[in-house]
Amino acid sequence: MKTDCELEIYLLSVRTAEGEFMARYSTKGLCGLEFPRGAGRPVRGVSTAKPPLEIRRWHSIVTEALTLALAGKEPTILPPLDFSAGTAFQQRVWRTLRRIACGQTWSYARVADSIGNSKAVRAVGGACGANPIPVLVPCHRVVASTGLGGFSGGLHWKRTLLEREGSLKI
DNA sequence: TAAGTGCGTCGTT
DNA sequence: AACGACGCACTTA
Repeated sequence: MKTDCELEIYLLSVRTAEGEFMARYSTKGLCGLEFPRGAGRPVRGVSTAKPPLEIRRWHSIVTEALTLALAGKEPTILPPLDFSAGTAFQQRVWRTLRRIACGQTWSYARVADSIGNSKAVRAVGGACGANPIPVLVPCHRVVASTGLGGFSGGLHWKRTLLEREGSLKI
């Protein structure tokens, strides 16, 4: 028996030089992207049904975009992003992240300023950590005033991505 | 300088 | 009520 949640969600893999990412789609757009899994953690709940045409189109766009992003380049287009699972605050943060250009980094404080809540610095960190679409929604471009800061997907990803974008000296 | 500590702040669980 | 992907002021060495 499928849950209500699974019904409208498609989980499709994106093969890259870095491994197999998993992209989640709702009827509204891309709603999740997962870093490649370790061998011990197989992906569960992959739907066997062929996705609707619209989602297949989104997926080809995502595949191209992810390839570019992993090469340190800015994807030209993205499919619609479905942020609806986030709180209002998180959505505000995630939207702001998209304004950070490739090759730039912002501090958590700057993101907080930018959403008009300069004191919510730490909460911004929380929202970044909850970003459901890493890489394409560039939470890795937000760094601490003292250095890199953290990264939920594993700090090595943050380093790698920033290095490829030229934001970090190797 | 560099490294370490304490505390304010705010959204989330 | 407790916890962070923070920032800043303020010690120490």
